[in-house]
Amino acid sequence: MEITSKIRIKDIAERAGVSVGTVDRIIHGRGNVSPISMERVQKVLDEINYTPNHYASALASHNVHQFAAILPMHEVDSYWARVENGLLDGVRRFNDFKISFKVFRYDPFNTESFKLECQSLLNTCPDTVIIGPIFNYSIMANFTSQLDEKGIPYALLDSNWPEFNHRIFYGQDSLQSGAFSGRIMSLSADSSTKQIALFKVMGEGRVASRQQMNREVGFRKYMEVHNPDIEIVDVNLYVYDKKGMNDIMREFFTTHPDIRLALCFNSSVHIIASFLKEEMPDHPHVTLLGYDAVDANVQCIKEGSADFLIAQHPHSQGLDCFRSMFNSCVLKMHIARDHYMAIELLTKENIDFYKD
Amino acid sequence: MEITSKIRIKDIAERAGVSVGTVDRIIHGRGNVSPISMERVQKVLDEINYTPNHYASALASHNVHQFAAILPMHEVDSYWARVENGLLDGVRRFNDFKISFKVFRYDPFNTESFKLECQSLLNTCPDTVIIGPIFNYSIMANFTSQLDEKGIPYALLDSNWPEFNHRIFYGQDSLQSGAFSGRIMSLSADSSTKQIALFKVMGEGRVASRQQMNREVGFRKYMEVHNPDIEIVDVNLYVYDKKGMNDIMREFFTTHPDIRLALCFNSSVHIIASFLKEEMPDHPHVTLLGYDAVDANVQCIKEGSADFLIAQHPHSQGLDCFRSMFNSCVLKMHIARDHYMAIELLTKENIDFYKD
DNA sequence: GTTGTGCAAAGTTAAGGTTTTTTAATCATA
DNA sequence: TATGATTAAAAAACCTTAACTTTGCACAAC
Repeated sequence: MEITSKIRIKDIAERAGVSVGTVDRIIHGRGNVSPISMERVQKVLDEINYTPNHYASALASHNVHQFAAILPMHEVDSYWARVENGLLDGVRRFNDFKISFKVFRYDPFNTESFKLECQSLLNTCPDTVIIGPIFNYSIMANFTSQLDEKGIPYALLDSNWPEFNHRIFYGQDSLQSGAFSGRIMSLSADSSTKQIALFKVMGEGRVASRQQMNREVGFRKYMEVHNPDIEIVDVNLYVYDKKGMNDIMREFFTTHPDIRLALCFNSSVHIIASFLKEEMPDHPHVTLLGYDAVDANVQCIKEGSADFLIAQHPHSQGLDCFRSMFNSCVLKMHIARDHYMAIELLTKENIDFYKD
Repeated sequence: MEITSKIRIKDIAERAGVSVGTVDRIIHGRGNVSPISMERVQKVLDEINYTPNHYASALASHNVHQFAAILPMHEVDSYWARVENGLLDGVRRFNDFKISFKVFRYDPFNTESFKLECQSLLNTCPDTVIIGPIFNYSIMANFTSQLDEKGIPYALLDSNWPEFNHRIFYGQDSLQSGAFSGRIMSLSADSSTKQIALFKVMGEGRVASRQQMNREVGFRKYMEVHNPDIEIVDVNLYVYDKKGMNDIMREFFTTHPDIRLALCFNSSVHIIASFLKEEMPDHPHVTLLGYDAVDANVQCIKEGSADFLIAQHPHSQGLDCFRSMFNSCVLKMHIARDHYMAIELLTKENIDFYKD
């Protein structure tokens, strides 16, 4: 592929017999152009295939492009912490351009907090917004319609709401991801399998996210179709009471001695793995599947106390999302809208090659 | 993260009391600088944290940057065809910069052809080279040492040769990938499983690539450790004789009626799937695992005639590799060396979200 | 003692492709 | 004749590169 000597604004100006300024005004629809100039330039534009140099354009642009993100508050090493690091890496990567970035954090269990942070965000008049959504349609709709009104493009992370007018979505299909976990559990089952334990790990204000709920729906649907005879046994754990949590697990595994399969739809699988390893070392192996390659979980996979993780690549999600919004909003490139990330199974054999 | 008003060469020049030309000469080690200027500029550089604007730099750079790739010849929709498309997408993406790109193709079964194409490639005096390696150490070593001598940076795709001096590697760990296929096969096995069929699909000059061989090694090692009682039965198929191929399969499945698991380490799994579906429709289901999400294989997964694919993301490999080499060689950014791509399992449940 | 040559060192400036401000020209209105 | 509104050209800016130019100095030749 040889280099195609690119057509510049200057070339268009020469061919149309006007100045570069005029061409620029026409291309950007900035007005103050006579019909004659307009027509002459338009004719040249129709003849040739002009593609702007996005990088030179961004370089020459004088105003700083303000990015803002609103994300749920998060602990170290959590899913959203990794997303945020990905976003920050994106900011660093495009540091050569005039951009700024500010993160707003809301309490995911407090809709007022979300509204408040949205207001603060809007007050800074950002050019581009990245949203880690709250699980409440009308509040989200209210926020996105405000953005639409002001003409501020925004990206959705993690949860897709097809009815919104977002520029970009990055995330995983959680229904399908749940079905996939069903497949893996089914593979791990044998003819003697009667029950699968489904742990719901809650606490410190944790409620199931939209993602977690959808994973469960996808999982149950898969099991209904492919393994209708296997019973799914729910177990509720409350993390804020560690002793009570262990008691619940001990009682459960004692009263259900035949359980050999268990899963949970958030990143807490390491809690179950650690309990079995430390508190019931003589219990036969329970095949464990969980979500999110946080350090504690990765450790469990490596040592064999848990068997499967389904990974989400939160860091890539953040980085790629930022890159896409940068390409779309700053470089004004054309970017695809929906980006469903791979549903990736991690085991002892491939976890060393999981790089996020 | 607020925008940090960036330090420019001009600022350094002012603070050091020299001209921008001198600063540029020092930064790029172009010589013709007095010790006094050198010291003064160095002092400023030590004080402040200068990071060049890579994009402005590339924009101002006068010469076109020549990329060249040498790849095995390939058919439509094959692994290498997808890699090449990824590379071409990379070229298109950075079209705003002055780059050229030329692909050289060699016959992977003819070392002379490789040498010849290497010579042609070197004659074009490229600035950056991307290599789809031939499976022959000394010939590769000869080529890479020539590149080293000329100071031409190069990337390796697919196969890593740690002893070379490449700037970038993109590929999959094939030993580990083979072990992963062992894990999946083991999961699919049950207590009655005595044998697994390992199909080697050859023909039209096909010999096992380095990747395929390593997958088999990783697989056998895994099985030896975890399922030593399961026998691995080799079956050789020669693709250039379609009738003969079907005969071999029919004979094999007839003489081995208990086989319920089969795999193959290249992209030909669809051949086995189609045979079973069309020629032996009454045969009990054989769980099939193969490699590479080429269209024919994806089709088999969707219709259920094959069960597992291990994906390699060849398009991403090409695109990411090009991007990395661009960032490293044109923008002069610092880029990590080895990039092991995820070992990804595709099934009916998640294949819709496999985007490469 | 002047002029000339050679060379290292450093400054100046024109790109590179675009944006945007400033300036200038044209025309119409009062 | 000035004032104002359009329109368009010119120029500066973004940051870096690299070719080009100038300066200054040492040394030699006349």
